[in-house]
Amino acid sequence: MAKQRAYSKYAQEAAVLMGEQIKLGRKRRQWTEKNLADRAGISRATLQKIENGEMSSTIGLVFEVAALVGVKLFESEKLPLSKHIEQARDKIALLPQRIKATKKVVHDDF
Amino acid sequence: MAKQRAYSKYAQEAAVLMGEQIKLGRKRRQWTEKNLADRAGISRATLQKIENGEMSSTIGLVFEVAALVGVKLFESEKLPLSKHIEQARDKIALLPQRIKATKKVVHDDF
DNA sequence: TTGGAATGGCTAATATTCTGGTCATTAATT
DNA sequence: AATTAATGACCAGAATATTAGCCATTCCAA
Repeated sequence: MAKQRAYSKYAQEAAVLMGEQIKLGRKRRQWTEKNLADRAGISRATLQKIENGEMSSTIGLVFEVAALVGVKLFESEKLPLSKHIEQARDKIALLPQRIKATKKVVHDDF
Repeated sequence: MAKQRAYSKYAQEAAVLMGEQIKLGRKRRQWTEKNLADRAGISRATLQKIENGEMSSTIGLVFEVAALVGVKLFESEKLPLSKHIEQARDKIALLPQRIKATKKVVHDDF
């Protein structure tokens, strides 16, 4: 019995795309499912779910496998991920730390 | 007791970055944690884990929340995700369907 | 300054995933 | 064509995530 949760089309497509990219990366490296699963320290069944774009896999395993086959997360070719994290944190720091149910209309045009 | 799994630095940073982007997107929209959690149909505790970049969250929930706050997955601004999926599948179709332990050296320079 | 809401962190109970195994089918190599 | 490994799919048990609730703390708004 599969989970009865509703996912947006966008989120689902993103998961499918992630799976395809991983499968593509694996095949380019001529790795079998078992081979990649062993490298990632996961079972072959789990890898299959990931490559099939199932929403139930944990993000840690998905990202780990993606990293192993060279899928670029966030397309960050120029900057290292850590720089992106810094930048995101800088932006967050500029915003109020807590959101209170506001009465005033706020113009949020970034 | 936290899970005893080893993750690559790259995968961990990607998860953290994803969490930061979500938190940033949420704050820009002036949504509280509870507000976003309700929209996504998840608990506030889970949302906190996602925003903290914990590797244990399910990719379905992470992508769903990301979509809700407008985080661009795969930076696909030009092409829709579905087009990317097609392209990935086309590339996979060109490769052999199964990988057998090969004797010959293959030049795989894409 | 103060009241109240948002956040951070914890717990036990429940729900779900991950694993390791098996089996059938298919494709690559000889 | 035959052989054999890779893939696809399923299962029960073990491991883990998710939830709902609670409390303490912090910060925004009045």
